[in-house]
Amino acid sequence: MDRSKVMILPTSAMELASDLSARVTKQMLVVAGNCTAEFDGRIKSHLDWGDRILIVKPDESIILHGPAGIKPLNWQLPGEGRVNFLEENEILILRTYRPRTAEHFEIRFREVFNAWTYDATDLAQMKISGDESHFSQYLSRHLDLVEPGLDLMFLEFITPHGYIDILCRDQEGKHLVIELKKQNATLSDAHQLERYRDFFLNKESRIVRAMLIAPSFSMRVKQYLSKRGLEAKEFSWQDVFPTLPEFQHPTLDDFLYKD
Amino acid sequence: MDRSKVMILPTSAMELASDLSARVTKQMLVVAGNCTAEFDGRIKSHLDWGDRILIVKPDESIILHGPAGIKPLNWQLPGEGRVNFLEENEILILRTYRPRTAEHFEIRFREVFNAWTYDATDLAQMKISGDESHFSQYLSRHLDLVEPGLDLMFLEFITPHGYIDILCRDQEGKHLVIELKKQNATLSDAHQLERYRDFFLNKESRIVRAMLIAPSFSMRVKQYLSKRGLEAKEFSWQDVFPTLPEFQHPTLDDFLYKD
DNA sequence: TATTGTATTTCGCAT
DNA sequence: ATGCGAAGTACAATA
Repeated sequence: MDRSKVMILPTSAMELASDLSARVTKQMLVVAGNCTAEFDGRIKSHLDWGDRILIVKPDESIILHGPAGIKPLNWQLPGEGRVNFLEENEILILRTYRPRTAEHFEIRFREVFNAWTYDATDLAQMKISGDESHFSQYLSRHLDLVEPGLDLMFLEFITPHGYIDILCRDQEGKHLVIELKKQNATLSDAHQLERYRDFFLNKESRIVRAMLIAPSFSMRVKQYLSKRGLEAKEFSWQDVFPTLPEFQHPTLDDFLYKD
Repeated sequence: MDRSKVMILPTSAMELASDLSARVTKQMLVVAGNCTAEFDGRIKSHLDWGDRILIVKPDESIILHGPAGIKPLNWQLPGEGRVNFLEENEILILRTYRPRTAEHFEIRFREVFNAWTYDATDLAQMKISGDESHFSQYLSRHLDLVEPGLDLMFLEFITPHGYIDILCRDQEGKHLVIELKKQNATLSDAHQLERYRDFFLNKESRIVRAMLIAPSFSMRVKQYLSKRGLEAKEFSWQDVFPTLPEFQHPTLDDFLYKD
């Protein structure tokens, strides 16, 4: 336990402007204080004085957080614009300009509570399981969970209208298009499914079933689907998707081929 | 310039667990160090050891950032689960459980570089102009920018298929449905527009024009539209939308009724 | 509370 | 580079 990585900076605007300028793109920068923020680009935003915390990463991404909520108040994507620190009338200013999008971003601190920098290395890669692609791969190997007698034809079947999650054949030999959603089904999802179905109707003059699988459906979506002969299947992903009681750094294969 | 708001904490796991526990939900907490993170809920994620910065806000939102990129590695939404700090074998642990979604979140620090807390008040409200709703309201008052002789009929016209951004009448008296997008048009947008048009065809047996306005269209979307008699209008929002050279805290009215 | 739609969406992946 | 769809999307507005 040591602080060797951390450099606590003086909080005067002039010193900070110089210290931060020397460290930007090299270290993580953290500044807490009272500031305003202006963004002018795809949108215009103005934020009056308030207590916030600023993080500037070595890749020049910028994140400004207030005391509530999970989304930053303002931000900048990595590599979008060079970060400049300067001082004017005791105000510490962070200013960027993004050439690509012609956007300006400026943060002005009239008071700094705490400022420090540190070196950070993080080689770890996030391991994730349970996203939509896992869901569809799992379900494609357990089609009996959808209905008995289904035979898988294609995963990620390509059409001019996009990718069909699962294409299979039912007990009567009819094609079945399955569109999977991990979240509540939306009208847009229903339209997507409809496009896929219509693709087969138009291009192959073939009658196909089409089914939207999602954890829940609003009334409006249900009606839209049923009115067009599209099927809706409520499928609580949490109930069906296998839960690993302890996280064991599973690979995708572990995940898919485990029973 | 003072640090009166800031409390620098000792970095030993045991002391931190106690200090942070005492301050959580009361102050902003900031901890930088080397940690792992596990999330088990809607998805499972595992993150191996790495240098990261943790922010815990008084509303119990949690944000964990690595040294790159703008999105947090892991997070927790405000009010979703009580935040607990504890110490085990010199490891500082943040642990939450969310009853509502049955989700677990755990961060383990084996080393803490810097830890501190502060009081933050931020009463400012973000003032934004230039989002989609401003765009549509502005355009509804300047329909000549779309084509000459248009008369506004409805803004946000409700149909069973959703809201039509702008409904107007053209020089020949035909209805024109306008769907606006601030970003590139997608197939889903085109399909949405098609359904609005079909709504009028089916329900009112009325021929209507339908136009998708967006800054850009992919070839696929263009073809989809033209094949169905739907119109595409490229409309660089940045060129047309009035730019306020200095941000003057405009109200929506200032914005709309200003010439 | 549930639903709906926007977002400076961001991000990854495939073409 | 561009296009496309998912996201532990988050978030606000609305019914």
